[in-house]
Amino acid sequence: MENIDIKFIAKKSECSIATVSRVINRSKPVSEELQKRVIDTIRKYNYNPSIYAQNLAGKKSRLLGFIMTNYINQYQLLLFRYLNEFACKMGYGCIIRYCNSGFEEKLEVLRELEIRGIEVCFSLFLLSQEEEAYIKEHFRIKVCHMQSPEMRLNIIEKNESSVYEAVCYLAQLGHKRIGGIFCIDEIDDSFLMARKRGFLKAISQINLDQDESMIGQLHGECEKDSVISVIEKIFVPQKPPTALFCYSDEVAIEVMSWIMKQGYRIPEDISVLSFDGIPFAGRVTPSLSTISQPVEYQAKCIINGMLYLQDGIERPCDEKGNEYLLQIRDSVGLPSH
Amino acid sequence: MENIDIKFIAKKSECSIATVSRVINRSKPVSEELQKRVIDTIRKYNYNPSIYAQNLAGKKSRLLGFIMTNYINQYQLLLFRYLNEFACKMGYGCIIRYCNSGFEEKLEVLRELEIRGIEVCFSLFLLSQEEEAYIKEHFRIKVCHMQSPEMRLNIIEKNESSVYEAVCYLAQLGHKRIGGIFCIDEIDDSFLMARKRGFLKAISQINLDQDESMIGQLHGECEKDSVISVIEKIFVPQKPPTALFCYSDEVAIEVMSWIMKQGYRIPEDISVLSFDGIPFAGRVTPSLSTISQPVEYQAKCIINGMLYLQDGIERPCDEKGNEYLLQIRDSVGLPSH
DNA sequence: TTGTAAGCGTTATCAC
DNA sequence: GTGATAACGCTTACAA
Repeated sequence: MENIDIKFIAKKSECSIATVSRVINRSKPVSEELQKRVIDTIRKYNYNPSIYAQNLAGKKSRLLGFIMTNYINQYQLLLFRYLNEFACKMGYGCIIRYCNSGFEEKLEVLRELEIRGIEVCFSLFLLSQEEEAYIKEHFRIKVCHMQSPEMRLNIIEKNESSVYEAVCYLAQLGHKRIGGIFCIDEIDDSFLMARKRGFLKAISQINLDQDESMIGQLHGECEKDSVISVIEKIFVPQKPPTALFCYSDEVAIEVMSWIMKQGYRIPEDISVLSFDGIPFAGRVTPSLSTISQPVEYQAKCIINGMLYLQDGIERPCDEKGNEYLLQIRDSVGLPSH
Repeated sequence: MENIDIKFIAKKSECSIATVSRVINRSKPVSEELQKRVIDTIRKYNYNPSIYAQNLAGKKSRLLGFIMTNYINQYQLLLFRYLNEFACKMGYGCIIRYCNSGFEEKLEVLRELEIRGIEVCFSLFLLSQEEEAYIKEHFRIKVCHMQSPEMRLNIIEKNESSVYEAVCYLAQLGHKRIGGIFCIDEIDDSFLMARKRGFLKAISQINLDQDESMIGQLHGECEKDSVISVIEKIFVPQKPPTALFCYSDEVAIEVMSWIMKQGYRIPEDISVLSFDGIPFAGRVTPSLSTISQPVEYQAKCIINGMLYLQDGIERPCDEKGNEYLLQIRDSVGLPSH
């Protein structure tokens, strides 16, 4: 069987390959009649231009890169699922690489993506200004992340305010001793920091117990052991908190497990509230209250942002979708005293 | 700055581009001295051959396709993570599409993958013989799945025997009334069926209560509502089972939630055992006992199988890694009566 | 062992 | 509006 390429289509349509190319790309006007003829043959023979040839001839790659953290996190997995979905919708394919937090390793991954002909890549790791500058200097590939301005996610502000409001909500229920578990990364102003800021702001504003020992800090990886050692410090038997905010659902589930093993009841003895809104949060016992992120919306913004980096065309998202919802479930109740 | 392509490297190495190509691909012997010279210049200028040009010139695509089910399932997510990792290691990129179970939709996805120049694709959906035949007839792209012989996963047999053994274990603990929740797909002999077969075999062999009403069946999607309606039928208050096997961790977690809401205690009133070994199983309360699948091993086999389909080279996996481990945790205990 | 040159399937720049 | 044709960066006969 003959190969169905642009030459074949041209022959069948009785025109030149240049014309076929023009029809495909709408790059130059073609008479209506001829255009119809070409489209019909393309349909008839189910022709698809070779993306490799297109690329060689100077077109962009239609491939987006993604750097995911090696630590398997529900929220990320979900986010990527949507990212992939939107990318497909826009006619793009996604190439993922998993990677540890070291900068060297990220550079290695970037190099691999660049080899694949990828022009724009999204990193789930935030990047410091120096890192971004280094990449800009040494790579052709453009890198962006959650906090890149092109994404228009307002993520820092949204994180801070939603946590602030959630803690206020707990206070309204009557909680006075509210603990918090946070995660710190090396970036100066990250959305993870913002969660803590929102928490602290609420604590200090509403005149709650400001007990330093009720605030725990994780660093990067959230191994079971480190989670437990943090939570142990918060739960001093003399005066445990009556409510606990946790920066992520995943960690919160771990924490709830520990709390219940110690014999405390949730929410009778202690309420737990966390952040992310992963599907599992609603399935564990007791079901976990959480601030759910607009994952789908975020994915859309990210893809639009990446495409902007790719072709310079702005595709604004409706800001209305960017809502962080406080979902109160069984893990939150009134304080018992 | 000059473009660093094969011509550039050839010039700097003082040889022809053919030689450079031969060094890159080890396709024909090149004298040691010249080879070294070429490799050095490649290193020096950090040259990477354009995969697009390579492809156009007849090489395979170095891209693998993956069809994932639209239903977000932990095990799948984990599996894909490893698939991606191994694919990368072998120098391949992965393109994923999510898809519903309809055949038409799968065909659509296959077409998209084919357009991207992908030659081999793995489907998380099983395919009936007719479907496979249809695809073979109408597509260039090769499709495989969990039960394809190239994968050498023995998955049906392994599923059956591991469930059989797990149920035997429950019986040894003294459980006489063991319920089961299964999932049925349209494929005649699927590994999901095998789980049920293993269960039934154990039940009938060890002379346990053979109460039909203690066996529930899900169909395809595992929405919360359908899970609950199945579990409700199993738990008739008169004589509930003392142990329950569930075909997947994800559903088991949902089921445990329901059971505890009804006021039963796990494992005192009822033991729960399931299948998959997702990370969350160990994190919920009570921690879920499960038959953990060798995900990493499976991913390796799958990639090797796909590469075999791609280039005909066999890359056998050590069969030893193919172990299904019964992990007993807090959700399983002795029957109380 | 090495070099020359003909493809691979497009796009884009010219002419007409 | 349309058709030649060079160019994209590589692989691979074929020739030397």
